Amino acid sequence: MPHDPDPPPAKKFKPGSPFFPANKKPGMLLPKKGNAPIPIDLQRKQLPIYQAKSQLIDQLRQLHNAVLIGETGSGKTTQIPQYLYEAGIGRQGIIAVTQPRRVAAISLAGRVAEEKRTQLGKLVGYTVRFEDVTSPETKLKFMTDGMLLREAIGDPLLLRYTVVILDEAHERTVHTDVLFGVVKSAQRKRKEQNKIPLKVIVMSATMDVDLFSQYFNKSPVLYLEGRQHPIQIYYTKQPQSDYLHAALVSIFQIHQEAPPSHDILVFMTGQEEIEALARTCRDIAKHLPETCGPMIVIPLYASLPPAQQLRVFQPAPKGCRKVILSTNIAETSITISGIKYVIDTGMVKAKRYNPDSGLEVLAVQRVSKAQAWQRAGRAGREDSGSCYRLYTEDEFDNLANMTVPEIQRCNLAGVILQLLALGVPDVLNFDFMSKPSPESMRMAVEQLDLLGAVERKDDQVSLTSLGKKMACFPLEPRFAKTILISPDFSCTEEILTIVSLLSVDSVLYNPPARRDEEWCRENFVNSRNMGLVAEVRAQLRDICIKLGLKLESSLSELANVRRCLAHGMFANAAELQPDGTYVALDTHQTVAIHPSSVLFQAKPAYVVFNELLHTSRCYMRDLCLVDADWLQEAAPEYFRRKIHTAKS
DNA sequence: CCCTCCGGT
Repeated sequence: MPHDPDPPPAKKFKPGSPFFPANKKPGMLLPKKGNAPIPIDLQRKQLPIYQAKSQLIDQLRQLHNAVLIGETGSGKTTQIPQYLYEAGIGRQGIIAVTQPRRVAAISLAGRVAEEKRTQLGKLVGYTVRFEDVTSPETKLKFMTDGMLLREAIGDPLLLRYTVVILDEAHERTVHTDVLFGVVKSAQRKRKEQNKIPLKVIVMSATMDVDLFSQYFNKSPVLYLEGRQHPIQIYYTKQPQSDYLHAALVSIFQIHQEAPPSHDILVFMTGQEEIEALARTCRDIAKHLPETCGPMIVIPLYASLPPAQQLRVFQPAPKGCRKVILSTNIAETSITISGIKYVIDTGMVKAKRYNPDSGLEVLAVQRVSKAQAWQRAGRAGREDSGSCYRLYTEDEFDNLANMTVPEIQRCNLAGVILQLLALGVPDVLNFDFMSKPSPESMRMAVEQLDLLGAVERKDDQVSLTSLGKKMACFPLEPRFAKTILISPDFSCTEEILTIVSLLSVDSVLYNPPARRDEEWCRENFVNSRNMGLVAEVRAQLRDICIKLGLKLESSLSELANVRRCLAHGMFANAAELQPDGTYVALDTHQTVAIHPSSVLFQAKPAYVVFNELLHTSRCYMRDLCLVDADWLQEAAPEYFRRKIHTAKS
C-alpha cells in the first residue's frame, strides 16, 4: 500500500524562506469569477514583490550582478523589468528577459504590455524563432534564451542590451548554461573596453543558488516572498516495487476520502504508461459503490494534439473529480489550477548521454530532490494541498539534490560550433558553470573535425570557412553540412525538405492502440509538426539565399540526393554483415534496421541513418540507401580501414 | 518485428 489509512508523520513543506516579512496576505493575481475585475495597477500593487520595490531598486541600481530567488507567483518576472525601466536603470539600451520556452516569452510580454498600457511590440516586445514582435521603441524585450544566443553570434558583447535577466535559471537548459558564459564574458569585456556596463540578473525559483552566486563573482542573493501555500508531504512506509500499482491505489484512496472538488495530478513517465493507467482507472471507476462520486481521467503529454491538451483546463462537472495523469510537462510548461493533491511516482523518463558511444538513450530513472519539490509545489498554487510521494523518506533523502544539467548529458557538437562562431578563443577551456566531461568535449571537436568545420593546431581549435557557414544554420552540424554540400549534387531543394523533416518531431501520429491499422499511414498526419517543418524549411532556405547557395532541384535524379546524404552523414553509416546484422562503421556497434523502415526487408549493403534508438535492440531510424564508393569519396581517410567490401 | 520525457535556434 502506498500509504496507510492514518498517514505517516507528515512533514510541513514551505519552500524558500521569506527575507521580506510576510505581513500582508497577498492578493489574487486574477480576478475571481463574478467579482468586479481588479484594476491592473492595483493588481501590480498587490503582488508580494511590491512590498520590496524600493529596496530592490536601490540594490539593483548598485549591483552589476545579482541572483534573485523568487517563489512561484512572486511576480519577479513581470515586475523587475518594469521596476528597472521606471527607475531609469538601463535606459540607454534594452532590458532583455530570457525564458527557456517560447510560450512563456510571448505571454509574459503580453502581460507586461498590458500593465504598461501599451501596444505589444512598442515599448514591450518579444522575439522567438519565426516571430519578432519588437520595434526600435522596444525597451523591455522578452525572448527565448536560444534566441539571445543566436543574436550573440552577430554581437558577442550584446551591445544593444544594458540589462540581461536570465529567468528560470534553475532549469539549467543547454541554452541557459551557454548564455551564462556568454553574458559573463560580455560583461567583463565591456568593462575592459570602457563600454556601457552590462547588468546581469539571474532568477531562480529554487534555493540552491550557491553555484550561480559563485560563478557570477560571488554576487549577492536576494530573496522574494511568493504565494506558495503550505503543502503536506506524505511518504510511503515501505519502498514500492510497482509504482504504477501504488499510483492506482493512491488515486482511489483519495477519491474515496476527499471532497469531489479536489483534483488530483499524478506524475508519471510516458505516453504509453499514462494511456494504460487511464484505461484502468476508468474501468475501476465504473464499478465503484454509489457512495463514490464519478471521476474524469485526463491524460497529458506533449505529443497529444492541442485540443486534447486543453481538456486539462476544463473544470470537472459538479460532483465529479478530475484526475490528470501527466508527464513532467506539468512540472513547468503547463500549470493547472485547482490541484489539491499531487501523486509523485518519483520516476521520470529523461535523456542520458554516453560520450563513448555517442549515443543518447531515453531511460526511466529517479527524479532529483529539486524535481520532487517542483512536483509537490503544483498542489499549492491557490490553497494548501497535499503531495503523496510513492517512496519512503529514506529513498527521498538518497535522491540526487539537483537534476544533472542538460549540458552534461547531451552531444556538444552544436554547442562547440556556436562557441567558436561567437569568437571564444579557447573553447576547450570555456568557462562553463558546470563543466561537461573532457571526454564529451573531445568527442564533439572530433565530430566537427570530421565534418570539416574546424582546424586543430596544437591544442587550439578554430573554425574553417565551411564551419563559419555551418554556424549560420539553426541545426545540428551534420545537417548544416549536408545542406552546404547539396549544391555540388544539384539537389538543395530536396535536401532542405529532408533536413527540415529530420529536425522536427515526426509528422505522423503513432497511436499505440492503432498501430496495426494500415490507413494510419495515410491519415494520421500531425499538422502541428507538419506546419513546423514548413516554417523551418522556409527559414533554412532564406539562410541558403543569404549565403549565396544555388537552389536547384535534382528532379528525377534521386541518386544525387542519396549521394549528398552519404557525403553529409557519412559518420552515421552502417554496413551489412555476412550474418545479416549491421555494424555502425563509426563505433563498430551492432545495430539493426528499425522495423518501421521501408528498408526493413531490403537489407541493403550500406546505409546512412539519422539516429540510433536504443530500446529492445539498437535500432537505426530514418535510413537512406548509399553506395560504399560515396562514403569513401566523402571521407577517404576516415573510411580507409573501416569499409570491408569494395562495393555495395 | 517496432514500445519517444521535456524544450529550443
